[in-house]
Amino acid sequence: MSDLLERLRGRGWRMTAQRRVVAEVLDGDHVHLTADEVHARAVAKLPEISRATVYNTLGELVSLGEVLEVATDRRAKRYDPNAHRPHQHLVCAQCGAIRDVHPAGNPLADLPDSERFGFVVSAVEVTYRGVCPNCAGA
Amino acid sequence: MSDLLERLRGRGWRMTAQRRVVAEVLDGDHVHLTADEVHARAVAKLPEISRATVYNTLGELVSLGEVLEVATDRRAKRYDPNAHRPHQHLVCAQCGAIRDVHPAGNPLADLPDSERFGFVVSAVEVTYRGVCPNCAGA
DNA sequence: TCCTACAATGGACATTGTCCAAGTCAAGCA
DNA sequence: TGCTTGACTTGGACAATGTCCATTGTAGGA
Repeated sequence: MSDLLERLRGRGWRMTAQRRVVAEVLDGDHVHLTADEVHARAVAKLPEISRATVYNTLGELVSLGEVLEVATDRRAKRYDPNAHRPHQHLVCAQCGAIRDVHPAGNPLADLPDSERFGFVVSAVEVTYRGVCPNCAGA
Repeated sequence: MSDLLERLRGRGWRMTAQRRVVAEVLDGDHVHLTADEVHARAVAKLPEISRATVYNTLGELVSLGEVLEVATDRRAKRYDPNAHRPHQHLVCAQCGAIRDVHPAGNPLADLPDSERFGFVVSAVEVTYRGVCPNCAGA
């Protein structure tokens, strides 16, 4: 479970109670939390942790490549600890639920040179939108 | 040029000076403006137009399907008047420039049923990220 | 021309995120 | 173990973007 903490320690990350708590929150199986949700869960474990620290720590985890930022809607960014397997997202238009999905094919290959306008294209994000079974049934 | 205005009128949209100005701003060839940029350009033509009206009008145009909302970065949403031809976006990671692109293939078809988790999937957004020629040359 | 429903206004408020100066502490070292 | 130091945390102010609402204005039909 604490692979994440191990990796961070191995990289010389200075370990503090605050950072440990943030990493633990993300390391659970509750994925795709907003920064505020991360903060709320962190506060439950360490009441005096500040919002600024949560933002800082999330930013560092993103820089280290341990966590992905996901901006599927106009609301808050979400943080996805599943950074080590390429995947895309499937979002419910009604309740906002997010699932990781693994489509076939390579969307990068679908962009011909004639459509690149001289850009060096290095990444692609795909967001599928629809209605989840819960919302469709209601 | 005023196809957009014509269509809106044809749909029974109540035409006001404010709405006309917003539609005209979007109908130009300067695409992918933020709400604030739209407001700034609208103010240039009609100084007393309010921010709330610009937001309202943009929201209505989106609802009518005449304009697309594009959220390519964590900053403001952008509004894309090119709503009538399906396309995706190519974004420069450095300067934020956006180009419309038309990749081959249909990304929706790349998502097998086994990866749909019971969702009714209705749309897909693809954002290519890279570095534009200007930024790469600098 | 007059009415009336719909639209615009503008300012308060909400949400999300960033910044900074001051205080605190983890970790290396003697 | 007990210092030292520089990195980390704090909390609150601030910024950017967007929403809401009561009031005022007006487009378009009768």
